[in-house]
Amino acid sequence: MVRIKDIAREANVSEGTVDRVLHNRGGVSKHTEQKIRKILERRNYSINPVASALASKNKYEIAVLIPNYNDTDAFWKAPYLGILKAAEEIKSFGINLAIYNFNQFDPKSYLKAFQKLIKTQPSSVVFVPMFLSETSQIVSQLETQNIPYQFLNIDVENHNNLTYVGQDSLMAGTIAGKLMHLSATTNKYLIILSRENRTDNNAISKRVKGFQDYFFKNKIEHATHTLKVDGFNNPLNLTQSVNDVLKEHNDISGIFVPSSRISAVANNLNNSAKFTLIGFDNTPQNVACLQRETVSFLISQKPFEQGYESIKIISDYLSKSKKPKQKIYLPIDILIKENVNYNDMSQNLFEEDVTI
Amino acid sequence: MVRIKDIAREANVSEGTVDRVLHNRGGVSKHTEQKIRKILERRNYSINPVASALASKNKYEIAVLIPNYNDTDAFWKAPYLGILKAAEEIKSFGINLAIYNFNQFDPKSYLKAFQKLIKTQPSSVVFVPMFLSETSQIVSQLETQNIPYQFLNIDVENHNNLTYVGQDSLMAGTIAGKLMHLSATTNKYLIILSRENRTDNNAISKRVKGFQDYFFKNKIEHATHTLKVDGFNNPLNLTQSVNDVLKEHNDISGIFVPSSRISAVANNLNNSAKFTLIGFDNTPQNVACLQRETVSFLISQKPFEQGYESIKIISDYLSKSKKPKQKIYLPIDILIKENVNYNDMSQNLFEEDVTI
DNA sequence: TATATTTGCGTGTTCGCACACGAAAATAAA
DNA sequence: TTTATTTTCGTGTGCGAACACGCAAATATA
Repeated sequence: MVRIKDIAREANVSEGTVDRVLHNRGGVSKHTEQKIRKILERRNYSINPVASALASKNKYEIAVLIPNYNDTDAFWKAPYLGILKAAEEIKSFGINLAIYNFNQFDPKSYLKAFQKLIKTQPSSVVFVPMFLSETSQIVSQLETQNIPYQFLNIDVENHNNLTYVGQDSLMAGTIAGKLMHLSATTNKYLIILSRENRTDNNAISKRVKGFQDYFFKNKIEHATHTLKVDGFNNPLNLTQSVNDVLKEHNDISGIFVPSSRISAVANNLNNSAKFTLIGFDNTPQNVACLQRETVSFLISQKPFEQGYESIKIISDYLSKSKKPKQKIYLPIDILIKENVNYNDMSQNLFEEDVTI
Repeated sequence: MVRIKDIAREANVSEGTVDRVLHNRGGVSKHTEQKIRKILERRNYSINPVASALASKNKYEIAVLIPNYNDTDAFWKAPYLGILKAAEEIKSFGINLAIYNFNQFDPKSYLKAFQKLIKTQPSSVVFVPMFLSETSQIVSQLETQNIPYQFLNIDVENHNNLTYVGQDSLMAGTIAGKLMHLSATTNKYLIILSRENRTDNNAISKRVKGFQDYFFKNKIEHATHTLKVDGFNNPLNLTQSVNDVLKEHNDISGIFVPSSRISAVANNLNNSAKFTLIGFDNTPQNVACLQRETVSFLISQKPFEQGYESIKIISDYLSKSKKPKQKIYLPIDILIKENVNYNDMSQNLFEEDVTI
């Protein structure tokens, strides 16, 4: 590998001069700069990132704002783990990471966590823009302070975010529609929403729109009934309302839950074998349903990779000035009983830390 | 971050002594070793990989043996790109990589490329064990020379390979069966094999077995007709034999091609709309068929990631002594028209190298 | 022409770790 | 007790790049 020293020798200048050219520090005559640039090109020099990282005095702080998770609603654990993995990898490159949590149902906690975050004056912020108006507030604070920011998992249009890392929710919904059409025995479907996240989390509404789109665009007759429940954490309530609807509309053969909580429906259905259930995300509960075949398909959005990639991207942006694409759409995974066990790459590839 | 220097100071020893403990170099009294180990533990020390890589004199050579690719049979391009990406990442960690190619239909070229490879005495070999008996020869050479080796994409049992990185072909076939059953209108299917890769590449036969398994295990009646063609590169021949069979067995509604060449079938079918076609791998040609809906499903095996992960794994093994799992099964992707464009992460996440 | 200022560039130190060399201390052999 | 040997450990150098310091040459000002 070519080193600065080699370039310097060939150009008959000192290492310092080459360094000045490499970093556009100025203070080099046009003549020598040209000479050095030519040699850099010809020898195909690139900075050794390892040595560069060690020597660099630049330190960056990335702040992450993400909903917390618990046992009943485990979705946010996977992105969290991906973030941690990336943090580990970039730590020795002088990039540190701080994670701030909020309650995904409480806009106040979202703002509060952000206020705590912004006090640390991070170099960049990666966050899940869960609530619309609060997000506007946050964004304007970030922009006045000139802090680059990135949206994770949820996309909000008309902001100057560096990137969005997540799924194309519209298309994910369309795929749910296609699978439903393929699998269900009638063309009458039930869509179950929670009042809680209906207004703000527009990934959910995009999924529903995509679902309907599939039928419209392919000119397939269908009918949907939409049920709004008070939340998925009250089994009695849920059981009652869902089964009531199903009794009333007894030609419904498919149930679509455009959030990550389909397991709550599957586990409280009177006669689940009669229905095709399609939902989102490979949470442990959902995967269990897939395996016992009460759910037919899960659409998954590579949550682990979302976390991991978002951090790697912002890290490359900060330390190597690599400009990412504006939208980074991750794969739309179709999960069934047979492939779900192979899908999660967040598990270690290595044996328990054995030193050989 | 805690440094060796910090540990040394706390233990009242020199940095050299801490270093000896960290690398089990010996020459440290039991007493001081214990003392140092305790402090390392308590301070949660871990080696700074960046500084370590820079200082280390250890250089490793990884040799890769992989089929070449061309425009009509592009499957091996994706693993190749994954390998290149990984090579780039580990280069500055003192790990170099050499790629050797062979013709996937010519065992002689396989052996010949290996003989050239082994002369360079690499630290480790990653290869695609395409032919059975030749693979045995290769393996015994590697084992007598004590060179750790890894299988990529194709798994061969009863060898002491460090890992296999690829797909669970049996399960992938089962999934093809399930999708076929879901999608095709009758339970009569055609399976098309090529004589060329029939004997040696056992991924293909495992896929076929998995396909049949789905119906047996779920007690679903079905019948398959198997057609062996002379290769997929002769369109006239292929068209003739396939359409002949379909005319003769006019209740066939699904065609399963357990190799990466389903596009050759799809593009030469008289009445493709009548059939559900299921094949493997997201080659450009196959993806085109998916998009024009002549193929219904592709099972994909994350070829890019196979290449990438295999190199990262062997790199961690060599430079950090991390022992990988014996089988690393990558996700079994179900691709349809709607999600195929989102599936390939080998494309850059960044804009054309813009320096901002 | 003499002095001040700017431009262009070389030198030296530092980052955290790996590893070689050799000195002091401990132990064994004489 | 003296000498030889082994054990234990400290010191110093280098990996490649980043960056501060400051000297010399070139140019500007008096």
